[in-house]
Amino acid sequence: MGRPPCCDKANVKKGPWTAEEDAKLLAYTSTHGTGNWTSVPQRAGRLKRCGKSCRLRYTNYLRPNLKHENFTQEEEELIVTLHAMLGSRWSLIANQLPGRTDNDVKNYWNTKLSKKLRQRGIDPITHRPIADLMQSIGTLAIRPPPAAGAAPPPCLPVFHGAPYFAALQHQQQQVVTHVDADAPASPDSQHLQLNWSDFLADDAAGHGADAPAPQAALAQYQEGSAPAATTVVGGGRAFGDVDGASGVGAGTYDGAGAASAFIDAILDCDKEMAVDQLIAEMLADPAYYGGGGGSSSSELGWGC
DNA sequence: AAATCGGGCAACCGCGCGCAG
DNA sequence: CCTGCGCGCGGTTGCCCGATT
Repeated sequence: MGRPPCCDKANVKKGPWTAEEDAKLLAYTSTHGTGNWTSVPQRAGRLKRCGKSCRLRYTNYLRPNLKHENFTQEEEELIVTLHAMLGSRWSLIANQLPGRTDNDVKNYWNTKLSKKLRQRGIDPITHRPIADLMQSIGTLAIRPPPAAGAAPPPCLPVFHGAPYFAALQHQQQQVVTHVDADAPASPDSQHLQLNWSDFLADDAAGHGADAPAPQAALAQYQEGSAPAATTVVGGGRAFGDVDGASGVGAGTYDGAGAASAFIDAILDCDKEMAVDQLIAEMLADPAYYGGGGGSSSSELGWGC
């Protein structure tokens, strides 16, 4: 029943690839192309690697036309913008960056960009100003705010002058609107109101009682150690952790339902249309992204 | 000069989906 | 129709190397 196993898992090598292994894999793929990774290890000179490992090595390192130099300012800005719109859908983001792999983008985000955003007072998960976020948490939490004499939250950069959040909300809304408008009509489409605010409101109403106290959340932020799935109450997972199942704390976050419902709705539409094309259109359209003239990111508080 | 720490990155792990058998 | 693998993806881990003490 079913297919034979892809490889003898007890007899495969793990760890870093050697130059010899790279050469074998590269020689094979250059003459035979990719596809049927299961048979690649045997055909490519008896590589003692799992086909899955071969595919990973090829796509992330050996594939032609890969860029190995540092990310440019333009690429950084594009990643931030796309992450705000798509969340951690690294493969989709990487598709918009020629020569970059999803692993590249993911690593760069985790090691550089998320820290950069946090330093600038922007929550890397929601792309909202952290100060604004703290206010939302205080509103959503069932416990009362700190007493008058209590220590105030730390002073964080405020982006009152920069329409960062407003622009972001606009972008998110445009993604939703585009997807909704372009997708074929379905029986569900009439009650499918893809507005994040609605999900947030629903989330707050339905799950606010389960929310941690704002002080605790703030402490987690200050430590920078908050698990993604439990970091932010309500809108905290606006565009992160898509399916909830992959989150480390999926079981601890009751509000995941609203976020997942929102994301799932987008994912359903993704299947029915060319998302790459949509993203390209949006990025090229000044109405969404400032026309790529380089000023948009500054306006969003990124390049300042 | 040696030990420790922290950042960056390559690779692995585990999951969901689609499909072959 | 059912089982289980291939593939693609996102999350996580562990190693390497430079910076700091």
